[in-house]
Amino acid sequence: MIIEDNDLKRSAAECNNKNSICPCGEKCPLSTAMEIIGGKWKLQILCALQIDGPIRYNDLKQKINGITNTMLSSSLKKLEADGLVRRKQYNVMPVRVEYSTTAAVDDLGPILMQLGKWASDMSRNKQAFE
Amino acid sequence: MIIEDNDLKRSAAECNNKNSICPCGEKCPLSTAMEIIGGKWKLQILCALQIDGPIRYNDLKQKINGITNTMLSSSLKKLEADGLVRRKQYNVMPVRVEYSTTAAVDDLGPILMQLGKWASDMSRNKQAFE
DNA sequence: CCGCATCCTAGAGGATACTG
DNA sequence: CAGTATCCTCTAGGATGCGG
Repeated sequence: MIIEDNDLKRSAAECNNKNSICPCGEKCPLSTAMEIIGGKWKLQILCALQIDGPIRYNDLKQKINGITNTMLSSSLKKLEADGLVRRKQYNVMPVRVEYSTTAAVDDLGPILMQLGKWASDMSRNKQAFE
Repeated sequence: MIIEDNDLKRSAAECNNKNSICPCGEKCPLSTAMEIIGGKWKLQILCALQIDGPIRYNDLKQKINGITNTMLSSSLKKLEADGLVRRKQYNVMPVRVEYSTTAAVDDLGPILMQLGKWASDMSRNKQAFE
């Protein structure tokens, strides 16, 4: 199988920084993306929010099997800081907080679908590639 | 911003397993994909192999700033087991081994490019989404 | 109800030395 | 040359309890 000059190849070739996920270096957008959606719970949280959001903190916690307060809370904070999650607080008693996704997640969805499709295609045709 | 019923939403809605990266569960292809390309060095190795492969072990190590034998060796093994990397050994003295990517990586490239573009678009328009 | 503070553990990843 | 073996560090993530 001949290696073609594809997008990944071009992208990497244009970069020359070091010490990051890809050869592009610290500011490589792919590296940034992996940091944003990486970790154990982030994608699961985003999926749940897309399906059921806007949703309250405790209801969200019920939807995500096995997550702890520590992780749900810190993950939501990071996702909010990165602009993927919106937090709305109603100052009533007791406090009511609702989480939802931003438009950025709508754009992310189709890309993740492709990534999933790639993985299932690959495991199906594994021997064909070798 | 109204949450549309997009691909991510549909995908997650069709699944109902637990204890995985996304609500789809253990066999969720997206979860599989993240395991395959996740970790500190895998994408960097794939990029380097796409650009310079087929390439010998020690030459590859030079291309990837800061990687140790332990990590390069174990990452290559996993990537090979997952069908993304091909290892060819020439039984001469001293041993010569060449690594290259498989066709699966050609398919992966454009998807990763989109992911990178998503990240850069997002950081540029962060405030517009909120 | 929402979530932070504290403490703890497992495993990802690193350093070094050594071989077929 | 192409790794493996061993030991070590560091932090992502988990458990528990408390406070606005």
